[in-house]
Amino acid sequence: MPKYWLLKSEPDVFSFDHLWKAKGKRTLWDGVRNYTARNFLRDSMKKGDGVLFYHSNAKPPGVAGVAEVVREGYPDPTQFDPADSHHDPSSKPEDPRWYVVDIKAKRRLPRFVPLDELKAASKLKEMALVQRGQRLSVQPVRAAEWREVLRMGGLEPE
DNA sequence: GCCAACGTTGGC
DNA sequence: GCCAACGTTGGC
Repeated sequence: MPKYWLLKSEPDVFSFDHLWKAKGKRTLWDGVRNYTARNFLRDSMKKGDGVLFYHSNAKPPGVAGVAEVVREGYPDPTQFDPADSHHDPSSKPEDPRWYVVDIKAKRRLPRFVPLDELKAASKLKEMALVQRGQRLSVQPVRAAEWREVLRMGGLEPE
């Protein structure tokens, strides 16, 4: 059973277009510094899982594209790099605190799906993203929610 | 730019 | 272990 996820990114920093144009359309999802999100990255996200690529802090915010997990959790290299803004001096290589997965862009959404439409969709009332105060940058997505977001974005569910 | 919500830190 | 202070997220 494939699972589904939503990853947030600020498009000014790294947008779905950046991923689309990256070498191999791939990147490592680095810089996550929240334990709940870390646990998903390290323990739960599996190769082949679907990813909704969400633009946060954007005008407007919303889902821009579809990606998939192509490499499962491994230590985030930025935590050990003193020159990186995500450096964590208290994390040791023999016991890494932070993890990444690799994702690959899969499909552009014919239609960007803005947050206000997600909030208005009756089938998405329970989606984590639209819950009050939800800030988690890595969120699980239910299969029915995945299908609905793709449909709203103009894609036939695979 | 504002600020509510949330997670983390650190004194006790 | 509590909880106030602080920093961050992210919509508006």
